[in-house]
Amino acid sequence: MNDSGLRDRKKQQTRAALTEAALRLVDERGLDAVTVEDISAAADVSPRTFFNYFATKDEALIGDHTADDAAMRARFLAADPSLSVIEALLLAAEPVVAAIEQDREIWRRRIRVMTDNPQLVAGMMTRSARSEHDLIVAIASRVGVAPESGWPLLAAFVTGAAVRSALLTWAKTDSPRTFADHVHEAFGALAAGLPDPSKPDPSKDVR
Amino acid sequence: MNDSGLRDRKKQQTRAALTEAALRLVDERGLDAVTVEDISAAADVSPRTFFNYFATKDEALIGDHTADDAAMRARFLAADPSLSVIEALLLAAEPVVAAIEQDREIWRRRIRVMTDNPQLVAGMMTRSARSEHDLIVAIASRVGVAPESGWPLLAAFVTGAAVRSALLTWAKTDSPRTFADHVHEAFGALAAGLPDPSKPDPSKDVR
DNA sequence: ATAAAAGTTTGCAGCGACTGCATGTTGGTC
DNA sequence: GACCAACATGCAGTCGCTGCAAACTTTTAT
Repeated sequence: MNDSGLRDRKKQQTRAALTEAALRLVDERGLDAVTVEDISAAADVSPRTFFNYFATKDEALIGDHTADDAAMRARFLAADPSLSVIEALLLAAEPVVAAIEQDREIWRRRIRVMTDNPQLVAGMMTRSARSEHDLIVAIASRVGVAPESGWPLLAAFVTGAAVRSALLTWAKTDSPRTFADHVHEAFGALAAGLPDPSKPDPSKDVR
Repeated sequence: MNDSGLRDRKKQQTRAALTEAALRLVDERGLDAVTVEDISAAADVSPRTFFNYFATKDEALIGDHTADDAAMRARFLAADPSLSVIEALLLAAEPVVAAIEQDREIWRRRIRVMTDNPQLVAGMMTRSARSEHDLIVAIASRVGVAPESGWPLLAAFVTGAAVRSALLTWAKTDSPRTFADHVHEAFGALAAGLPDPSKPDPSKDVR
């Protein structure tokens, strides 16, 4: 897929230029005040070309994470059977978390843009709807219940919510705490049954 | 607001006719194969009028639940301080759950439409983004932590995920179990730390 | 080196969602 | 019955997005 010929390098550059222009312009002016034409002009391609790279305007801002989803599901399925489902999901998510951690500044901007324009959050979830279904099937088979029984759906939704919550909190803070740290804290709180934080409990980590 | 004069009754009728037509047509043909013009024609109003009632095509399918959100937040704030946050959230959600339970057939169709067209699920969450923020502030003040600390966000996301999960599971099953039952089960699993369901544990209810 | 093949960019025409504005209708009020 | 406010409608226009075909560029085969 990445044969790094001239042709392929140009495509990567164009894609990156479009994403960068889209994020910058929307961050500056707001989603509605930026047209696809604006973004294309800033990246020096025709508006029609924009849609050769992204199916929607939103996609240029959000990115495509289906590959991450598939890899995560594979790791989940390969996880040690002695782990609980939550532990296995946390383990499976770790490389994705690490990858995001590397791009902190991009993600900070992306998340600023997303919180300013909530429909983007929604768009991101829509795009991962198919992968989510596959994950639910995987969870169901791991614990040996029917996919429609409700439990796999609950587990997928809830852990997804925990990751999103950690992502938002991490992206907005100025503290040097890592994203992985936030994710572990969230999963720890989940595994502990989401106790009220009134009395701080040092043993909050799932591992 | 509901003065039930002739004028107001007509408005309610038009709104109901548009919603019904939208759900039915989209259920039959799929979201992309139904235009606003189709829906308007089926409800016997002009396309322009459609947009006097709904800001987007999606909204006609999803409905407006901001009033529910506000009422739920009010009940949460009024809940007995001895309850944990999850218990208080469950309590606050109960009337909404009961209301949905009354409209089972509409909700089954709505959810069928939503699962066939995932962008609608996303749209529903987008529309409640503002209320969600208010809820986070309420949660933060109840447990006495800063709204940005992460915990209130986690609690709001996770309980939202539990409700959505229960809603989907209930809408798709043919068993006579009530929606409230599904919600209680989901909250019970949450409070128990989402244990693997391998070994059934009879004490799963939060109450 | 050159021509054919394959992949990419672009313009164009067109649909459908959605909005602002101006105008016509209808229900409520005195 | 006359007046006002609310509501419905038509119209013109913007923008997101798509299919199609022509022009162009890189790769491949000769």
